Amino acid sequence: MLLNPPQIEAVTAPSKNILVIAGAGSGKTRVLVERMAYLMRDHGLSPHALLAVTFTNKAAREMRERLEKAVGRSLYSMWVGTFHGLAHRFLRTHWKDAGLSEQFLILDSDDQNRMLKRLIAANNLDDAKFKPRAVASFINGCKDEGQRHHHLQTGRDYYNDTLIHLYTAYDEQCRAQNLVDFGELLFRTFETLRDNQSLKDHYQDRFRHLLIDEFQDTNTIQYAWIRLLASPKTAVMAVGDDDQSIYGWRGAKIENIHRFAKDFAPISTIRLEQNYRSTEVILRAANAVISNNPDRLGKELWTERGTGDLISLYAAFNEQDEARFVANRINASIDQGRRYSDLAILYRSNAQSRVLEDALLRAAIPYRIYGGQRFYERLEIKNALMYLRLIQNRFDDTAFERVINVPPRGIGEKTIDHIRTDARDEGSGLWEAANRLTTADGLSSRAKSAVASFITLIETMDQKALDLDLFELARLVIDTAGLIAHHGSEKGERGQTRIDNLNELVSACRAFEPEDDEASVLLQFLSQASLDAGDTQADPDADAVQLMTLHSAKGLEFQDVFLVGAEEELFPHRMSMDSAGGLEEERRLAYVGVTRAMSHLTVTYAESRRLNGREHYGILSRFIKEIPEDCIEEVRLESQISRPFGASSFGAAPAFRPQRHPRVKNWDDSVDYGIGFGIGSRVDHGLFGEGTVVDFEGSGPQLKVKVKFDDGDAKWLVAQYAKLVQLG
DNA sequence: CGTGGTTTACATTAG
DNA sequence: GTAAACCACG
Repeated sequence: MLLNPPQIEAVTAPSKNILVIAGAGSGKTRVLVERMAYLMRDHGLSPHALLAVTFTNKAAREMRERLEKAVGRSLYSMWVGTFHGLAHRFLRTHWKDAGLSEQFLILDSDDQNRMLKRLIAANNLDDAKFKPRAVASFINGCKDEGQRHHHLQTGRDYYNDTLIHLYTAYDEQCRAQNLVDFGELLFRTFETLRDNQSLKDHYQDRFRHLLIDEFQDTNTIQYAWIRLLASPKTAVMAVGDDDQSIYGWRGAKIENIHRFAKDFAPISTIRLEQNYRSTEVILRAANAVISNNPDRLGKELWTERGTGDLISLYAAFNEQDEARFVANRINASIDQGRRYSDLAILYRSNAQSRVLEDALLRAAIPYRIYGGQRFYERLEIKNALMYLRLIQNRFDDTAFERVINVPPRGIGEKTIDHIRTDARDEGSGLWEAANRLTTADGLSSRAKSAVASFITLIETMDQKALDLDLFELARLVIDTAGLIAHHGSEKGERGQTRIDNLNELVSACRAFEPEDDEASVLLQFLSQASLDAGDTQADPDADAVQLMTLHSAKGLEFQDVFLVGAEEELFPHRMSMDSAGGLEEERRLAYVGVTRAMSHLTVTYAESRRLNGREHYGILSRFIKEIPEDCIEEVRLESQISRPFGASSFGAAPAFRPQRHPRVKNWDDSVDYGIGFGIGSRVDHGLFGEGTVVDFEGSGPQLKVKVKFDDGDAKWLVAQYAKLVQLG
């Protein structure tokens, strides 16, 4: 396909700073790739002179692959990757300048929480008042904003001072244990570049072009990082879409788009508004939803692809029904010639995937899940990795605590406490303390010998490691440490799954290709395991339905998309409602979701859903209500009959999902009728008392509701007259 | 004192 | 539904 005029303008623009405002599906990845290929081909620039950065591993991989295809050669050493990936690469190379140990390892959020938990306990703080997660988010927030503990103002209040104290202590621990968390990767890279003139000169000189994808998702430190790398001679191309900013919770600042125009002046702005992906119906829906957000840069997508199918809306009884419906629809699509890989199921939170998986499994539909419980974060994998970490780095207390008694080897809480206390008293790491205690007094002889044999186990494996390939070492660890036996003995299918995963880990080690021939392969593998979700594990090319969160779907496209769980409280998510701008961000997420679909979008929601172990009664997401009604048709599963959405008499009748008014804004007029009544709703009737809705039929004035009252009587009531009041 | 079974609190989104 | 916390037992 040929490029359109604004795309050509972006690709061949002169070497200066450019802001590309690119709507969903407007071919922005293509523009970035073509631009880089153009610079290499037509301007003879070396791949070394370019730096391209994105946010997700998947996007980075895709960009690299497309670029390699475009220029017809491997771009092995080119700086294309995620911010975290590139920062990591920088720190591995310049560890000395960054004040790190060569052996540093990455602390993921799980490890971070554990470390903070220990720290909170060690400081005799109440972990109900100082929740590890909250402290972690404070620390990460500071790092995102580029603030060290000494930048922070103390003396305001106890809570704040304690957080700052914990931040200080935490960074101290990280330093002592050669660990670097995700936020630190970015922050430390920034500081190292900032404070080291010759390094800065080197990189400013090297990179003639910086290309930043998803610019709207950059946070303060990432933005500062880009500014440092850009010299007056550097050309920066920032590509973004303010409507797709969905990482505010991670410190992303949409304002960076505005700041760019100022800080990198003079710039030229190019807008890409022609959408090549979706049908008119889908775009109209997306435009309508996003138009409810204030303060947009403003952008209307258009397409030449034609009207297209209506958006299907299915009101499921519960989440199982929702999953069955999706599975059914997938089979229908396949019958009509779609490939599985043309289809995607998108959801707001990872927890929703389980039920879907279940239904797909039952329907024998191949699928692939992205994200969620990451491979490298699974319990058994993490255990194995922690052994490897301890072999690599004896100072890693997180790893030490994790594996010292897994599998159980007679080292209980008391003994570990002993080691902890000794370590604190001597100001050493746990490993050294354990060594000391095997020869000192204080431990029972039983505990002593258990600790001694653990130390021997690690030392022996480390010695053998010298002559082993990575995968052989992994094999050795899971066998000799007894992980296979330990996890295998778990009851049910779980044991077998865990063994399978451990074997999978060995395969992953075997397949691992180190980037750097000089550095330790184990070190490189462990770093990769922290940075990469490991979701490339199973055959990425297999023809399978793609399951992922809305967040990880950004940048991707599919023929048919199923957007499931379109319910208030779930999407928009309840947790995001109380933060400033949270709802707007959720709406952008809805915009992202809708615009993933090329041909057909199916939206489903469940009237009843088990969430966090509790039954919830869902009402249709406001975002779906914001879609013009002539873009939607309501469908039912059994007969595959579809009806215009507004005229439906199926499913929840008007009292349950109030009738639509021609104008979207009027939707809420029906509120007093009780949005959210549904089967299972608790209601109060003036005469009969309280009860539960169990059935209904008819619509409009004819709507009848069957209520099972608490005294045991069930009655059919005409909703119009019954004056039911919803409870709870 | 350590282990294993049982109860209970807790649950977005990503690198 | 999961993993940490809890408790009774050996």
